Amino acid sequence: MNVMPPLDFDDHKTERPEPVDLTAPPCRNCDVVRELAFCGDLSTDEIKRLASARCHAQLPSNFAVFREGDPADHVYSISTGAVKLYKLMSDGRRQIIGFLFSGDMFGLGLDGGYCYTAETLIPSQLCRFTYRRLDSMMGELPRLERRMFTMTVKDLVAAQEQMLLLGRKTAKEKLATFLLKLSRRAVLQGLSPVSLALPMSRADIADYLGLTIETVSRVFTQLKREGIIELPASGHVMLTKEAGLKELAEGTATG
Amino acid sequence: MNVMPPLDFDDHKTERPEPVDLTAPPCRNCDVVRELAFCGDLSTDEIKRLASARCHAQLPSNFAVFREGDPADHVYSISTGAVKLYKLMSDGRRQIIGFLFSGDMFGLGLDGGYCYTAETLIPSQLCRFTYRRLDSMMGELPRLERRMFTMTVKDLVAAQEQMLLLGRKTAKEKLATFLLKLSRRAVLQGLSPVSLALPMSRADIADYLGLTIETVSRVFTQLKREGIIELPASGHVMLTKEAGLKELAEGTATG
DNA sequence: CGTATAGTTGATTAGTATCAACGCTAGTGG
DNA sequence: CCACTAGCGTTGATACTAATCAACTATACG
Repeated sequence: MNVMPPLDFDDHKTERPEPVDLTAPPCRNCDVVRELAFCGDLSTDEIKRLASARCHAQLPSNFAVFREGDPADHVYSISTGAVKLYKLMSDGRRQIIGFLFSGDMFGLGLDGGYCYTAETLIPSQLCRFTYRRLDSMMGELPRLERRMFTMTVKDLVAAQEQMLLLGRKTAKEKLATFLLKLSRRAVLQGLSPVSLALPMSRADIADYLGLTIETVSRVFTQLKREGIIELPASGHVMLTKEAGLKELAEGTATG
Repeated sequence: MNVMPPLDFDDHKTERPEPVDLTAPPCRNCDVVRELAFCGDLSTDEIKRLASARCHAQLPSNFAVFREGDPADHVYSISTGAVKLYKLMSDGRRQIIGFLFSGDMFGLGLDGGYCYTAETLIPSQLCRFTYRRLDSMMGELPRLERRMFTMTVKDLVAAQEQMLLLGRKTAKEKLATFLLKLSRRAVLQGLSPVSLALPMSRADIADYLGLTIETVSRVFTQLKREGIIELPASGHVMLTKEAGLKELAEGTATG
């Protein structure tokens, strides 16, 4: 866990006339990301206004963007990279709330501080807005607010799905569900649904699924033995029997 | 699980001039509920417009308002009563996503159907809006949209808190956290934080906390033996040592 | 008052955590 | 270029929490 000092977002530079190439995808993202991101269905003009309020930063791996309890003054969007969000208990137990990728937004919460820590998994380019400015812009750009609302509803639906996983699924079902979710996400990003990158460690996966490192490792090997996945290299999985994985995830597997 | 046919909301009657007493709290709720509900910070005029789109129904206990997968065409608000939301797996395993009370809203989801079943715990008066009308009204009443957005963010924060509970807390910590949450909610409603009504069954509590009925029962008796709670009658708890409960909930209890 | 349902308690089991050892991989420095 | 080290991941042995199975009790309802 890197506790690097500032490594500032280019906040201060927003006053200078920032070149905004409106023919290029906004937020320096590719089209796929724009499709997903919260600047998604805005008009060119609206994006121009939004762009004037944003600032970027290229952050290294394992960089804490903010911590649980920090004053919640910014909202973030991932241009490229991957981020994990987690909550800690006083004795160190950790629950990862979500893994986020290009186009995902984070940092919304109640007044009085972020309710989770956000940390990069890999070097990531983030884009951020002060909450104040975003708030006033939402008043002026209804489609922006609507978009953020819709994204929040999606997050909520995903969180409810995860509650079912955490409360009622077995270790094997949990891991199968997790891999399928990663696969679906990869498709959205235009990547292969079969050959997946796993930018997170076993410890991260364990803390996301409510398991221990050892159990995650054992289930990985079990799935490998059953020919459902392959582990070609560290940080990669291949889903060789997606159907089997789906049965496992839903708890309909025979045996 | 009552599968009563319609027991209609008064949808059809919305055309008749509905008497809207604007000096009285809207949605036939008390002030406390108005404070919490999503009509919360609207002006009198805005409430008038909103009221024209709503319809009510008084529903009995254990009534399924809608089921997971049903076309998601309405959004609901609880005037009085209590509702549980849950997801089912094909083999019957169930996860309760939330217990809702006066002022709470539910029914938002993705296109294509509700992602959970909603069922009353006790006789409840609900107030509902077609999604279509609410959607168009959000365009006209920015404060309505903002309010619903804010409530959704709160739901998301609560869901994240619940993930920590489901993934990382012990049975005792889970129950302690649950009781404290109920207590805080009671305070918001102007009720005692110590003497609580438990409108839900042990099975419901178990499915909310990711436990079995037996474990919930055992932990209740354990807490009773330790003098932390009392169980004066079925459907009621008294929190006799809130401090002890808080320590348990956070996992900071000694021993 | 009798029955059905909800809740409690006990005995045993199962799944996952914990503790421990070991292997692999990547980065470091000689 | 290769040995060394640190951290990550895997595997094994054992422990423990909560689930399961079963019996019993209390409560609500007709």
